[in-house]
Amino acid sequence: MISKVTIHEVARLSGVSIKTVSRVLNREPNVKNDTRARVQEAVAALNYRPNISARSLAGSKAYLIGVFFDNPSPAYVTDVQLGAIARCREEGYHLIVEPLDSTGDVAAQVEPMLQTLRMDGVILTPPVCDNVAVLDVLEAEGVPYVRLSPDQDQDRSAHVRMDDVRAAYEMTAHLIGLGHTDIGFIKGHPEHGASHLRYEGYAAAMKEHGLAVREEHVEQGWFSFRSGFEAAERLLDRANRPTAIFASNDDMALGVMAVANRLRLEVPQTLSVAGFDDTPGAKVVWPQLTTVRQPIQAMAAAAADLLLTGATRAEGEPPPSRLLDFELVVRESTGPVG
Amino acid sequence: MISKVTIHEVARLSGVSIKTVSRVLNREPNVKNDTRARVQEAVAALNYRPNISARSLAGSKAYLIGVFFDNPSPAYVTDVQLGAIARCREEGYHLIVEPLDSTGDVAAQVEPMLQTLRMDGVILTPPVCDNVAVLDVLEAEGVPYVRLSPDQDQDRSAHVRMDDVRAAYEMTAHLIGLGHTDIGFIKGHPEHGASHLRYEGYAAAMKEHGLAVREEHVEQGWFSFRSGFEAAERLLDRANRPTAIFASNDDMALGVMAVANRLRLEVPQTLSVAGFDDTPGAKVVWPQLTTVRQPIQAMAAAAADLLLTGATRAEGEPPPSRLLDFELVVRESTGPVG
DNA sequence: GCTCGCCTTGACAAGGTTGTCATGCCTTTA
DNA sequence: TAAAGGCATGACAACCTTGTCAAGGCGAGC
Repeated sequence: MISKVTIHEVARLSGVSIKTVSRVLNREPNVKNDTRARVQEAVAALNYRPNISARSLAGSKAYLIGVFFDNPSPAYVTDVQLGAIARCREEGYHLIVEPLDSTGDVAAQVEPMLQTLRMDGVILTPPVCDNVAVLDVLEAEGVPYVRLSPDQDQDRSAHVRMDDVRAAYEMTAHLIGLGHTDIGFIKGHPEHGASHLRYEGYAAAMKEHGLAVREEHVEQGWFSFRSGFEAAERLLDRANRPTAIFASNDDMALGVMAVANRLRLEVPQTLSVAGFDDTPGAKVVWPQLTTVRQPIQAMAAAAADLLLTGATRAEGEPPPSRLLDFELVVRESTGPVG
Repeated sequence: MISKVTIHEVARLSGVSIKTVSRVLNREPNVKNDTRARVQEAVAALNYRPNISARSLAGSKAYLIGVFFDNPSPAYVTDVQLGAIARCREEGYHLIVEPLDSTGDVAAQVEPMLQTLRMDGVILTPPVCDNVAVLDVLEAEGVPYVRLSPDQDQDRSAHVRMDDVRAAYEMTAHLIGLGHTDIGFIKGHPEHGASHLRYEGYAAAMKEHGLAVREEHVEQGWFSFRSGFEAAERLLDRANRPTAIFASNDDMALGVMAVANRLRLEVPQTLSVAGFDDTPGAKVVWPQLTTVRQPIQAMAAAAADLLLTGATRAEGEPPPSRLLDFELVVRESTGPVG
């Protein structure tokens, strides 16, 4: 079907003007019911689809939502795309993906895209969502944006996030509930806001259950497998080692598992291990990892929703935002203290 | 900067007609050098960017390349996107991502996208690249497409792939070079073409080195961790077990590692393990996995290149295609026979 | 019966670019 | 010297839709 059906043919077939067809397509009011029906029939009969270029040229919408990312985790990135698409499709919007190179001049990469594409909105994932230069450009170009799990300056824009503190609290409580009292913790990258929040949740749970946070049971990590491996070596290579280790993310938890394996510590009989994020790797180890699942798709869908519904910040109010629920995924790597 | 710079302003500033500006922008011939320079200066001075909607409405190009996928592997998907974007950016093209739901009516999902967006080309990843209904729609709409690693009917369209046979051959040769003679093999999902090719490479290498492919050393798997785990249990729970296992993909190889761990078989001292694909999980186990890296980004870039350069099939010729080199990634999970 | 105002519809311009065709100039060829 | 052809450029239409504004029809209120 190389011949393209235009709005004129629909108008001719249904015996109305093109403007009325346009009204029907855009669900505008003030069209009589039977006119509307007639137009819809013609649309179906001709298998007509509005041309998106003409639409965005004439109107104010481009029907394009951008997703900017520079995220090392492919699983995260695809989940964001899937979640955002799900919501966008309902409204006939499409997704433009733009990987950014944070090591370069990000603003210079972003500006031309914004100017040529005129997207209706942009979703920003960590870490670009905390790149001030990018936010500046978006605001200068007047493109609405929503940030996913921003670390800093949350009041600057609309955003969607998860309650890291409460999630870490619940995971710690889960371990305590299993009888653990000596619970090691591996912190995440100190420049990621989530690291502090997760530690905060851990510390709060310990305190509220009357347990001390022992300094020698808290290690600094960097969110990488290697850093988790090394932190675990320090935690486990001592007499009074913890009976459980809660790592701030899954990659580090997998590092812990590897050390446990080497030291012949049975998981979970001798050592319980908990992670955070529910990355694909969590199911690819044996035993499978107990972890926290971020509702990434749902968060991205919420972000798209904020964009599409045009939620705007009221004067003097904080910007619109959504806080989604996490999910504790209890698998085999945690068990009663042995 | 809400005010948008148009081609008219560039024309005015450089003292030429808009058509000439257009010619310069599109690198058309027949523009005097100093005129061209003058226009380019004006473009830079005004920070002008052509409006993509207007461009695609007036011209034949949409400056949009689609990536259709329904791929369970996020790492694969993002690599494809990164590779494709790298090439597209050079020409000012953008990437539209469209996850497809293979369980539904894929053609019905694809058709409206094609009609509204009028993309200049589409990149298809497995398994959608083997979905005949999708190919039919693309051809009916006259949208050029390139398939990545298609299983079937390769002569139907342009495609890019890697030499699975040779890669599996080389990996097997690597193991043989380490002194192994009893090399187990775990096949992949029988409906994936790559499964057959990889087995073929394994068998060829064994044969050419004068080694027998022992039937009890070849197990059927399904590309999943679980299936690798179970196949490994069968392979290793016997007296004359192999000294090396080559799994058709990394997930299954990780399953093998898990079994080895359980059985207290040292890797690689007692058992060498090799995978295929170099997924992120390959570096997240201990010891790290020896595997084959597909140049996925390069393959996607090649696909984009075929689309952008408009490589067309000559009459009576096979369609244009590219065959890229793999890379043998030797890490710690393989070693000399002990 | 008349005016007012709302609902419904249509004519036409606008949006920013590329494609087509015409024009004028300059160089080459007979 | 004249004709032919190529190069550089511009005027204007075309692409397809939405936005603006005007107009006609019809019911309600006086």
